[in-house]
Amino acid sequence: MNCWLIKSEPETFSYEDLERDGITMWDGVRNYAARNNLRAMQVGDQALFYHSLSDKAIVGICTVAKAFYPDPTAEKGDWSVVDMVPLKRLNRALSLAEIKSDPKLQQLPLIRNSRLSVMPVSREEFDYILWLTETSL
DNA sequence: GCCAACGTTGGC
DNA sequence: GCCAACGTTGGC
Repeated sequence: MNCWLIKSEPETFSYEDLERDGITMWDGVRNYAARNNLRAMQVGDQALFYHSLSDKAIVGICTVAKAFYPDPTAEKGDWSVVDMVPLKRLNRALSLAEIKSDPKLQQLPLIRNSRLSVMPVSREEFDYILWLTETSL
């Protein structure tokens, strides 16, 4: 299993929306690096769900339910989507500020390239983030 | 193929 | 609202 981090503006599509819908087609990716990451996802891979802009925090985990297929919302170009289902909400949100201040998380593309919307996360980082959110501040 | 100009994303 | 970072476009 590989681990990922996906970003969404909560005003557009939040983790709560994903829980309500039960499954979602992760569409609209229009960046080649992000698309290639989408295409590398396999069924069962887990992804951290990050709220950008107004929230700026990792709030939950979702699971890849269907591997990549053509993005039906793309009018032109070679774009892909995957299907995601919610797995669980984190005990507490992990804020960007906390991520930035943690020496163990400095390698996250979230910090190094704030504009990438789909990125790989190492197993160590993934497990560490889960452990962090099981503990209180 | 290079690079300047422009557009978009997202943090602050 | 501003600006930095990055990606894309288009002229040469």
